[in-house]
Amino acid sequence: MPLDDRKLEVLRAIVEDYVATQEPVGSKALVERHQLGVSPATVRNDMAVLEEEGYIRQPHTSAGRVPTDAGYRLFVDRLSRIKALSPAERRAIERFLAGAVDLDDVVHRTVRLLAQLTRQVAVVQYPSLSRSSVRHLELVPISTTRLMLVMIADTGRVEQRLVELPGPADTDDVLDMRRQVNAKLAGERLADAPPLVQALVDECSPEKRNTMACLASVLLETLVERSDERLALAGTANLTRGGVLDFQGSLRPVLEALEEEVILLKLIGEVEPSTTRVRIGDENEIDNLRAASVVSTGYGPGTTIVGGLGVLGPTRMDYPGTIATVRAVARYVGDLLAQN
Amino acid sequence: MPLDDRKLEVLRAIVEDYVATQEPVGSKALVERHQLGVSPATVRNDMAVLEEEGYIRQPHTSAGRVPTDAGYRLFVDRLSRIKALSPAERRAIERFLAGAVDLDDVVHRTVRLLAQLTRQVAVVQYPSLSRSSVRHLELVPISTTRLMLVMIADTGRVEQRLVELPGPADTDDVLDMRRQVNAKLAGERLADAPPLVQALVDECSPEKRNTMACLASVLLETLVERSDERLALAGTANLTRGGVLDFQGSLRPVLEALEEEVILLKLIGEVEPSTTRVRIGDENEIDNLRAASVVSTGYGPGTTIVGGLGVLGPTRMDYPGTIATVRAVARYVGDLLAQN
DNA sequence: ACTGGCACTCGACTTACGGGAGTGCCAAAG
DNA sequence: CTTTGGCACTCCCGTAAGTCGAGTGCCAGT
Repeated sequence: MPLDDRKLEVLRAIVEDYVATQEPVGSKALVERHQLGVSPATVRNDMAVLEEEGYIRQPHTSAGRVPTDAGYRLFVDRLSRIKALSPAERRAIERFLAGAVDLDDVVHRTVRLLAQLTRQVAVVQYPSLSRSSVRHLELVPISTTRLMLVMIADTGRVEQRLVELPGPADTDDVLDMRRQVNAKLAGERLADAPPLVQALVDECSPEKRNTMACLASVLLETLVERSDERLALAGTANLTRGGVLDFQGSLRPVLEALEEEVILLKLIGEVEPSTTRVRIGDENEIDNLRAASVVSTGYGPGTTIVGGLGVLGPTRMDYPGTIATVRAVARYVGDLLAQN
Repeated sequence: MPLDDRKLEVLRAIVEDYVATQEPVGSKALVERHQLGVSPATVRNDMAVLEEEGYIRQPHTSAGRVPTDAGYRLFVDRLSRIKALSPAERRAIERFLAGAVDLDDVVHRTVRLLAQLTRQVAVVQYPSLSRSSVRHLELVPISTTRLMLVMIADTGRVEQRLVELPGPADTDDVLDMRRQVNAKLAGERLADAPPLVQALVDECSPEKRNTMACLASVLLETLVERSDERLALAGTANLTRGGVLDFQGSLRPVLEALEEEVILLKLIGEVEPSTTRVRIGDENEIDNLRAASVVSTGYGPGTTIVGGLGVLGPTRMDYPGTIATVRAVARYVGDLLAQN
């Protein structure tokens, strides 16, 4: 049976009321709080249909209705009116992000801001190296057989690694390598780096090839393997809002999932351009997050995307508000990055 | 009334049983599980005294006894026998830390290891800059009026900050400043840096003084103000072990406290040499942590201390085991740092 | 000083019982 | 065919009452 307009309106009302009150909503309460223009009995009939179609369910016989994951999905896709941010919120975002002094600071401020505005758990991925370019590579001698490799990306990200050399290298050797490495890699996108690094080794004079190979392997590790690893998290305390009701009584699995960087990156890292992605309950591949929803989007200077950010909360969340906030914050962060 | 040996023994038994079972312990159960050589009635008398002295209390009349914060304190100070780590644990620590490739990696591995071994929340402070020396300072031109300042400390820590110059500077200027800065600061302890930085500005030729002053102010900010800021956290999911019983029913305040870096630094950062510090319940100055205990210690290469680490859990925790683990991990991390 | 005995307390768990919100169904009206 | 009022039914929730048992405090006796 197709859903006519009124049934959709009923679903929207149920979602909005349930999100607001956290209590199963009944037919009588619905007609009182919304101008549906029909009687409770009619609403009950509609509800029966909605339930049959899998959009709502009853916790027990003779309780009100609660949206299912499918119900939230329909709501998000077709029923939610986008909320504009209040000027106060806009100002808060601007003010909060304005004082940032470096990338670390930007990320930390962003994640706190997101957590505060949405009152949920916020996650911000550092600008992904694979989407950045090399601005500069620096080699700092630590001892005769040890170098510190420092890479600065155009996004402001800085990565460092220790390099153990096979044999001693003097200052000139180091300067030489530094020049070569920069000549070859500066300005290049990291995704394109591996063949260039290989070329570096091949072009190197035989007596220094060993040393260069050593540096190259660390370079590859840094640039490729650990590339997307970093992220920031805030607002875990918000999980305890709404009592033990959300997350089916146990925060355990959620907290466990939040500890796994790999999982978080999967959640917010897979971003298509200019889309806000909403994963509701069961749609999450991670079993531990079957009772949670994730709203995520990409950010970056201009229209390019260098990383993802998002929030995680109970399936019973204010989707329109959250989506609006996540988008707005992402845009401000992108603007901020564009300035550098 | 002074506590004779048997009363102390009773207290120890109560603490051990309560920690193990999480249930108030009664006189009968006590004599059954421990070889006290006396009857339940006698134990009851002892318990009455212990309660009067404030070391134990009854959740309700006619329930068993539970240690108070003061009881745990006495237990930790005088009654706990230090547990030696099992060879398996030692091996686990060694294996887990062995693969670390840089400081970030060491810290992350350490904090996860601690959380896993103690099954509690672990916190590890990055080596404090104020206790480190400058190994090298690098200036990387980003644009004509922008520099990236990278500082490498002897502990392996790397900090970077963006410097906005008052006017354009060419490559030679930058190299020049870099030389001066390194000549003045390399090898110096960061705590001693401020006057040296000031001297740099004073000694500078007038036409470049403006630029140098700008760099100097960022240097001071980096070296001093934000000096001890970084730390890593793991194991928050462990807070949910033991049901809602620990932390008087609400994780909220604890999670909130864990979000505040300032608070965490206060907890594990104030370390006296070679002491393991235990703060039990009320002894914590942070109100949100009145239901928690913190075990912390310093770590560093050799006998010097460069940072703190520790764990946080319910007052009802296995103090001897936790203390042993925290100490052991701190020692291994220190050894690891000494190798670099 | 320790012990056995005993009355007492009080929380935890069960059972019983209305009250009430909400439903599903049906017959009548539009 | 849709909507509506009526009505019986279901089942959660809060309260009250009753039982059970672990644990205590006290006391008299060794």
